[in-house]
Amino acid sequence: MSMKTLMGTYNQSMDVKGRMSFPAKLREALGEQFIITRGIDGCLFVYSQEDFDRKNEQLKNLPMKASKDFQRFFTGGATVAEPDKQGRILVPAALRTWAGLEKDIIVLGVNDRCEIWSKEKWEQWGDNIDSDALLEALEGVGF
Amino acid sequence: MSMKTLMGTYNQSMDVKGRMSFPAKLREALGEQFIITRGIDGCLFVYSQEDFDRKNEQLKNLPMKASKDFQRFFTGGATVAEPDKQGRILVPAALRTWAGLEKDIIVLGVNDRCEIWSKEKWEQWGDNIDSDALLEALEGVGF
DNA sequence: TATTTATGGTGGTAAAAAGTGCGATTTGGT
DNA sequence: ACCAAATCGCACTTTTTACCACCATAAATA
Repeated sequence: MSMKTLMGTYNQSMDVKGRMSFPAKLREALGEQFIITRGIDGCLFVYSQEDFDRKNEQLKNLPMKASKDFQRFFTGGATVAEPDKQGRILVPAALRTWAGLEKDIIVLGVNDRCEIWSKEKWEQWGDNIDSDALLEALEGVGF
Repeated sequence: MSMKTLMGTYNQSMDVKGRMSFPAKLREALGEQFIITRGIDGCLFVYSQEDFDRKNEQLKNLPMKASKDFQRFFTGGATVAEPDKQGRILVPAALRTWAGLEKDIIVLGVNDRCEIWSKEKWEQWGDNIDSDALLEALEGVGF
């Protein structure tokens, strides 16, 4: 049913053709192929085929008014990624541009998805996050 | 259900490949494998697999808007640590950098978790702490 | 129309870097 | 001094990086 928890932070780099080697540990958990699409805060989201289908199923059943924009964003931006023999995936030009991906890339495992960030944006995110806010979030889950 | 109380302070050292031997007493209490992730005040937290799963399960079921930042921090920083035959664990580069771990390392047992500190940060923390302030923080939470 | 020329994508190889395993030596506590 | 734990150095494997040659398509040019 559910999958092994995706986790961890990985530094990767993208070649001039827009390919990057996707972290081996995450590849292992995601399977032969997976889905890349636009994510929140300017990163890309990566789902296993099954989880992507599940998300879409949920969206499909929401009222059009509430969900149309997000569906365009999320489902409309999606592509299938298939690692080659060396574990590399091609990130389509459109997504690369959208997420501002250049050379230095950060990949995160975040529960049921991965996130692909340009290193620059990721570090910016790190700067903007403050630990008090995080601690507050902790309170809510009985940390 | 619950686990033996983790406690104590240990001095360890990290080799050039980012491995450190994890204190035997703590290993014993945590089990075959455990989870390391980002913690508060610039140290790393170490949880048993079970405790981590429990926290993560809670996070997974929160709305994305509320939980995304914390999940990036907590789950995105996490890695499975599996002591080798000599009781060493590998701390991934990203976490090493984040926590400023170099050669001299301090490991603490703190109730249901351990903490991994760079010796430098740990000593700094010790300098800045005074016992009156500690008591004040506890006022109002019934200690 | 036929021929270039970019551009995006595919495949492979070699070398660097990261991670793993093992054995020997040192340290520290009892 | 003894024993377990921790440290260190070395060899090995896997993963990642940096190149480079090649293919297909589409736009650009003659």
